Amino acid sequence: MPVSDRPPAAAKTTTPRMAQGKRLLMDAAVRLASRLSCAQSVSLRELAREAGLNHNTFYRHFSSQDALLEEIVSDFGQQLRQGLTQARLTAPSLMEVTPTVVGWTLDFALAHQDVFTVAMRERFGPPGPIRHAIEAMLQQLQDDMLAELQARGALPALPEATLRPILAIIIDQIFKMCHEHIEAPEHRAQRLLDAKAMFETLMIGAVTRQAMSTPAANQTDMPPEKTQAKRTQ
Amino acid sequence: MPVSDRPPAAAKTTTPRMAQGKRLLMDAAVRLASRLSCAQSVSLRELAREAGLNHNTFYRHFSSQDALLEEIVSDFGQQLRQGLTQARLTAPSLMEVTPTVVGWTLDFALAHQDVFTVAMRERFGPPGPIRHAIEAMLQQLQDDMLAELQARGALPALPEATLRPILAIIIDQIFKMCHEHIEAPEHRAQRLLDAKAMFETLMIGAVTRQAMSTPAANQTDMPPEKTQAKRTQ
DNA sequence: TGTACATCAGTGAACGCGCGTTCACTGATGTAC
DNA sequence: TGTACATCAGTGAACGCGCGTTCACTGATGTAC
Repeated sequence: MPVSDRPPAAAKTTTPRMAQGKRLLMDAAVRLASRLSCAQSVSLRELAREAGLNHNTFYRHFSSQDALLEEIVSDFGQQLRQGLTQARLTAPSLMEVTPTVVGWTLDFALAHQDVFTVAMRERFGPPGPIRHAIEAMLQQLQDDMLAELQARGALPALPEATLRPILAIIIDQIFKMCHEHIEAPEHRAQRLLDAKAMFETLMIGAVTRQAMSTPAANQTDMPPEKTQAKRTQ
Repeated sequence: MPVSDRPPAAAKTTTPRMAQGKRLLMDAAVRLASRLSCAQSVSLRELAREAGLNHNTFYRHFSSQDALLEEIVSDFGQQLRQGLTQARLTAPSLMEVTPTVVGWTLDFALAHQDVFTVAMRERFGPPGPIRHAIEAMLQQLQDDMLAELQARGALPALPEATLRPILAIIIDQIFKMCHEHIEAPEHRAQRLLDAKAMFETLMIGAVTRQAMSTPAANQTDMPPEKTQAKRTQ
């Protein structure tokens, strides 16, 4: 018995008029996968049951489980990127960029626990389309972060080759923090402080380390030969 | 047809005289799980087939899949801890501690690809005995690292509460590096440099950040009231 | 040293069940004229 | 505006298969006396 209510004008995603069943299947997949050990072990029958559909409807919308998961990840990535860009812009002052952005991220993770959990797990899964989609998303997050924080003047003047590995660490750690936050959301304030400390430690460390290796252009007037000795090993 | 060769006097693990079939099952499980999306999706029949045993032999040695995985993780953790402790002691000089330890870890990861891969995946799996075993192992690694690096004088004089989050980041990143190394082992030298840069950035950052927040005891003679302003936000 | 017995590792048949996938079908929606 | 037809979302029966688990069994190893 096909249901004939029109789907709401704008669904959760940007895709125009996504079929109702498709949306139901994607949501059900995320819900189930977050409870299981991995997304691939959700059975098609179980999925259809969770979505309230016939077990064959899956084949109408997806060619494989991987295709389903890929679409879930790309949807999730779009929302995350947009939200982060917005959060970076709305931070009232430079000092509040980190708390604002991390705060928004923690809240977003809590509001989208299931898909966050799934993404966290699949990230280290076997190489394939899903892992690739997650890695592409993380790379985009890093690109956005670099460009937008630089635009706000929130990053020290360091070469991109120095900044990128640091941003990668920050992204990794914030994701891990989100994962912990989902399981224990009562320490939100402490997490914001921890994130700020991590951000500062890395940035101050990178700036100081650069100053130590090329001090000629900076505050000291030690001859460069002497200070270069510090760089050995 | 029971095989009657005696098992080698000392098996891969410390457990005295582990039954041959048990060893075969544990090795097979690691091999299979590393190929699949997650350890839990290895079927008992598949496992027995891979181990070359009857599908019922599993029940002779393990009460559940979780029990099997727990034993695998604890075995792995023991080897990793011992090797790391050894590597820290054998580093010829202070400057070479990081390259020695990270180098040993990368080689170990490569030599134990499968179990490394499985541990990496299960770490963010659903809460339960396996994840707990992995978290306990990581905590022990952090404890060892703190105690042994401090004993060698390889850490700056910072409070434990400052050092521990930094060690956690380093452990996370080295694990991630091992994961990448398994898939692209040709960049070993670069990885050692990257690890050293990360270690230095974090340590220098932590020391500098502390110096900035409590400068009274240090090089400047600014009145503390003034410098404390730097700590706000 | 020999014997009797318990324990242990491994075997093979049998069971009922949920699974993925196929097929032919229904009814609603969209489009060409 | 109406009609005819194609496309699309969803249905339900049927299939063969691999699965986890149980059971009663075999033969080797270890131990008490």
